[in-house]
Amino acid sequence: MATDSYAHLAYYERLVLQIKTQILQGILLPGDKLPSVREMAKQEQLNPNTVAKAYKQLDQDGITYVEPGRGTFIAEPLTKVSTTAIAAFRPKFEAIVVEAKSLGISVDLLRQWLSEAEGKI
Amino acid sequence: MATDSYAHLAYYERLVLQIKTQILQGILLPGDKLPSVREMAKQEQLNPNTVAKAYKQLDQDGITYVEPGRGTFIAEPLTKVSTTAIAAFRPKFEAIVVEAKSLGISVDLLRQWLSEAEGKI
DNA sequence: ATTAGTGTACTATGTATAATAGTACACATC
DNA sequence: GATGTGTACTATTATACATAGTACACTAAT
Repeated sequence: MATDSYAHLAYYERLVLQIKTQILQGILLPGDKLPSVREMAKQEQLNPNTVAKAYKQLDQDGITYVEPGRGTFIAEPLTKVSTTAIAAFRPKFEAIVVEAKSLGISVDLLRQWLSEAEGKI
Repeated sequence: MATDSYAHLAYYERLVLQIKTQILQGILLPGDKLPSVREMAKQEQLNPNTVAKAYKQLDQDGITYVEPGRGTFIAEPLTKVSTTAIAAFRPKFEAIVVEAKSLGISVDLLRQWLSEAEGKI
């Protein structure tokens, strides 16, 4: 796996995050083919079932699409945002902010991180 | 438990977050005594062991302190921020940003949420 | 001294999830 | 037909969560 900064995540979640990041960074483009489940398993030193779980979630999230017998490909970016997805996501974000503040991290520093992240993705 | 917006968290983690939030909001002040493990368990409809786990984490995080035989009390706010804590926290924050962008949520909206959260805590 | 109320530690059980291993199948391509 | 796809199973191991119950050292009040 790429980094060990995400030890708090399960293997399949790290892989999902890694692929989502590469899409946002333009490394992976719509139509690009992902390595097969078995190939990715070799690359990332994971069990094929673990990779399959990651691919399944990417497919369910609309990040990728599957052409049966051919492989998994990067989908076009989402155009309209799901309001229910936003509503479900916001509490997660607010919880992170509370965690940060409890650690003594200022909101201004979070704003700075946000801008820096914006440059990367 | 207060809200069900945090279904993604374990019971003990929700309780930790709830107490941290109340501290940030000034509802709980340094020196205030938390309900006993058994009392809190009744209030929140939890097993005393689950509450004890939450109290243990709060103590380890320096959020509270224990006076043996007397109870658990809110500690003074952290003055100096642990650099290691920041280093460990940042990947979490960046992962959340990636998740948001993948859902189609703009960084500007995250900035807005940040400012709104700043008003609450 | 006794009693009651603290946090804490321990064992145990049931449930759920994560990650592994192995097998099998329908599909598309060559 | 052979190969490479994703997918669906079963099974095992390990870990985490939440529960239940018991016990102990400590403090405070009676």
